[in-house]
Amino acid sequence: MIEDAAEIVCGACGAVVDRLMDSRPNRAFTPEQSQARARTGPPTSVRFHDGGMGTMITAPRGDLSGEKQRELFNLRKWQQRVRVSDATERNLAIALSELSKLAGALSLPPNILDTASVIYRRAIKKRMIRGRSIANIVGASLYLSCRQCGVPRSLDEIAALAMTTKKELGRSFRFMVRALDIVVPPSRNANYAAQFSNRLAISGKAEGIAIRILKKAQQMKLTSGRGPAGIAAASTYIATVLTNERKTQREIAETANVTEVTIRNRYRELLERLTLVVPL
DNA sequence: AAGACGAAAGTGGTTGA
DNA sequence: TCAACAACTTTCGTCTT
Repeated sequence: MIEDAAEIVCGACGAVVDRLMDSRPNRAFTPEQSQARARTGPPTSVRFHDGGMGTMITAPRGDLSGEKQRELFNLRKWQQRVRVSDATERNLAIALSELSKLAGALSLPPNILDTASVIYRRAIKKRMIRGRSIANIVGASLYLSCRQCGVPRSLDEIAALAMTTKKELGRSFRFMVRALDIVVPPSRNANYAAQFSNRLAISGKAEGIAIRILKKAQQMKLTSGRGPAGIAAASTYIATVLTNERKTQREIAETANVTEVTIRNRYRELLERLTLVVPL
């Protein structure tokens, strides 16, 4: 674990594990406490290029001596230079705000956003942005973050909102994995199954069965090399059949963003290799 | 008539010489 | 740079409910 400002970051994968600083406002019950506990501004965060420190030195007003005024003027000038005039800083500021827009649009929780922010910072530090567009690096950071945290989001979904293509996003993603040598866990397809079950409004029982099927499939090495969505969709389909909550292949195919044929192929493989002991 | 099934050809991307 | 390759899609005809 490495402590990075206000977040605890996993050194191996870059995931933001926890925050050191409390994000709740300090409570104060008496005037004395309010003096002692006062804190100006929100806690710091990797999400902002300056750590969330909004400090600005304002323009000097007229009631100061000439000397003081000049001094303040210089301070202000330097702070602005340090703050955003540096090209890298400006890039970071723009990118991080893009990142949080994206994460919002995909309704991803804050820890995903934080992890992605950390990844993005590492990318910048390694000067990896040459040629590549901000949209791609931002998207790839977010995708990486999702993978690490086991949140099922596809390249397609992110590419659509990040104003880029699946192809380019995928390329940036692979590039970043290599350059930052991040360990990316394989997609947890159980999470996909859970997501599909939610979207299809399927019972918890069926969802459980789907996940059990997936586990079995994984043990039997039926999952390697296959798209996680397809297998999860097939398992979900089997589960709905077993529990008499049958959904059409078309319905499942649509929510899973794969075709019926792919579902059928996975489904067939699963039936062939899995002796389904059906505990109803 | 709608859904399930599967064969065959096509697509876009990776890999390795 | 090119060909082989794997995963997946598209399309379409046939069977099942």
